[in-house]
Amino acid sequence: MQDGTFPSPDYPEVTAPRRDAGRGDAYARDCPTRALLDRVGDKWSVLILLLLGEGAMRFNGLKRRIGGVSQKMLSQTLRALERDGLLAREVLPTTPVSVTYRITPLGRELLAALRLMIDWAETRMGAVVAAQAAYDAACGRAP
Amino acid sequence: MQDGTFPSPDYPEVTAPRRDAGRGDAYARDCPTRALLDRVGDKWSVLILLLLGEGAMRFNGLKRRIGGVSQKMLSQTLRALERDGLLAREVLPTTPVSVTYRITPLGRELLAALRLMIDWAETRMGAVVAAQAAYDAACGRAP
DNA sequence: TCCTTGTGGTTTCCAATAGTGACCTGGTTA
DNA sequence: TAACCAGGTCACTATTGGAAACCACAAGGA
Repeated sequence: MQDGTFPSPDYPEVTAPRRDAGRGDAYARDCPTRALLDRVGDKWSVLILLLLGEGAMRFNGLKRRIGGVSQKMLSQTLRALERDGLLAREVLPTTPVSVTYRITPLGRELLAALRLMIDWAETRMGAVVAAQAAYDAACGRAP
Repeated sequence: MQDGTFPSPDYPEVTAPRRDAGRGDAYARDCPTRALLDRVGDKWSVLILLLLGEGAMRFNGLKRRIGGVSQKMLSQTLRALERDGLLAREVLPTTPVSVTYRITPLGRELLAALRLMIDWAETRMGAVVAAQAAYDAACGRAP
């Protein structure tokens, strides 16, 4: 990595093991928020969690419901979410084989925490789009 | 939308323009949650919003506080957030030039919505890491 | 006058990864 | 024979992100 490329080291660099500040709004690499966003900030994870929040589903059912996901990304994301303990994979030894995915209590917790963000997105993304348009009109192209 | 299981494959494809189901948990490409995650799900946006939630800061101040961010990513992310109307850039014609970044009311709204997710991450990422370890121990390598 | 430091970035180059489509297995049902 | 299920593999492209160079300006020192 980059070792000591900071000219003024008299600052409390947040890369240090840990600051003592209470529950510490950690802005550094060891921040759990960073870890969560690395897992969940991809294109499909939240969508899958949201869908499984409604009820258990099978692989091709998910594939049909989610527009534009490839098999590779779906199976990859499902495996990652299963590894994280956010959803459970149940293999039923039926006729060929039935695989059911259902959300776990931990996943449901996360989904509840995400719901506020999702609600904000659904009500306020219009304001964001308006801000983008205003920005583009002001300094984006017009003088 | 609480019909539980989906046995029949004759389900409405969500890639279609729009479903009429109320506020519609949209799983498709036009979902505002997708748009929000595309903006905010990157490595630095949430961290910057979180930091600016404490108070206005300057470019190099942010750079020092956030461990491991490059100038390119910082300026790029700041510009994107400014374009989204989530933070404001103020240029003060002082000695060389002072640029201050501060969060906007819209950004503060989003930050409040994200806080629940951040809190979840800080309290429950341990459970996720434990689940990962259990998964790796079970089927990851051991037979 | 030149040299260095510092601020607030932009740009170029490059490696790593995320993501896609197409095609493959292998079994079952009709 | 064809289609469905549950994926896996390959080849390819697009995006992300880092390092470092560059730019314009100003202050301070020799």
